[in-house]
Amino acid sequence: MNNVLDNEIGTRLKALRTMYKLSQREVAKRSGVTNSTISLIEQGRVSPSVDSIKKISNSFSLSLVEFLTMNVEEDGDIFFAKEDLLSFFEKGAHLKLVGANRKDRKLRFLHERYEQGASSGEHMLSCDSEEAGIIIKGQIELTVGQASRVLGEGDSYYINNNIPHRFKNVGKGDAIIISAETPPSF
Amino acid sequence: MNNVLDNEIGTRLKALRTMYKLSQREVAKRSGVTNSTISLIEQGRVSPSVDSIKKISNSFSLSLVEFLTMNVEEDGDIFFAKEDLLSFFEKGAHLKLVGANRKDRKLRFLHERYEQGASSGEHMLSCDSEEAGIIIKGQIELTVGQASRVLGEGDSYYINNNIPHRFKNVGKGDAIIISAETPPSF
DNA sequence: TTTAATCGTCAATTATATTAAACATAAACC
DNA sequence: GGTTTATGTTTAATATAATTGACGATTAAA
Repeated sequence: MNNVLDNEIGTRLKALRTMYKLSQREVAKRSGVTNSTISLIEQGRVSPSVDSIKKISNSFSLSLVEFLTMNVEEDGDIFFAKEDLLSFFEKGAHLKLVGANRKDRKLRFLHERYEQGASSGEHMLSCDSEEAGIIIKGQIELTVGQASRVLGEGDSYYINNNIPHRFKNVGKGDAIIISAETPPSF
Repeated sequence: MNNVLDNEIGTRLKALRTMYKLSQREVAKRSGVTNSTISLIEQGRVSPSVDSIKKISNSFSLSLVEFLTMNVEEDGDIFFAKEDLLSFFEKGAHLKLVGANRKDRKLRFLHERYEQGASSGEHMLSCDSEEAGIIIKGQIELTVGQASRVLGEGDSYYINNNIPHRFKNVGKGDAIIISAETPPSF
């Protein structure tokens, strides 16, 4: 039996499991051990056999070593319901950020909705990140440096963010864009 | 119980143990499990608990992950009796190489004995390795490029091997140096 | 050749991990 | 309220790992 203190494995397992929002029984079913085993391991009340952690690791598509070494810190949620996205609003632009509670993100992923006639402020970013996006609905005029173009549904863009640029909804009704930027500017 | 095939852990343990030329009982004593356990694990007839492999790993000053990931291929011996070192001889210089049967070495570690008046050939190495050494006995004149100096017992050196250099025994009787070079030039 | 020491293995016992089934709690639904 | 469903936990039974003690084989010393 393990010392309940310094319960490396149980802690890792619980973190990994909750990260995936799985119940003990679900992990048990997938890995081929019982829910009791999962419970006892997480509580640090047993020192599992190599067989058991292997099975459990593999059920997460991880090797044993990967299971033992992977970064298991709280990384924010994985799935987000539409209404749960963190929202901003400024001057007719509604922005929703995917994975808001994730720290050390490598990606800023946005759902952007522009009211009719609305436009983003002129973005002039010092860091040179890269950003891509696609228009889901409406007509967006994207101005990058001196270049300008109106993009419709299905059109997309890929720009370096060190060039000043702005978005403007030039169509009727709302316009919607999905965009990503790395590294994130916020 | 493990499948006797793909017995990762038992294989690793046996390789590691024999690499250190330890008996099962010796490993048992150091790690705090019994020799029977060692035997059964090596044979792949049990799937050890995490506690057990941890204890065993630690007895080799390895973490569990290190134990699971370390390169365990036959790497040559670890300990060498004085008379077992591979010896070279050229022009009054007796060289003994530590770990001669190790492959993919990162280090060339030498015991060098120079007869009175003997000197190494002028070393001019194309690759830029680094070499350090210490004089154990006698008087060695070390010439590096234009610089030259006589080193006595306890003196040492650290040079870049892309500069031509030579050793000469300028004292009475033998002179002994212990030196190391990385990456090894032979 | 003995004797003793050391090696890896094995059988029987003990300790422990794992299971199966119940338990307690909380949320959703009628 | 009662019922259902899902959660994590616990308990008693079972399976398995670990220990104890002995065995034959090997080696070295006497």
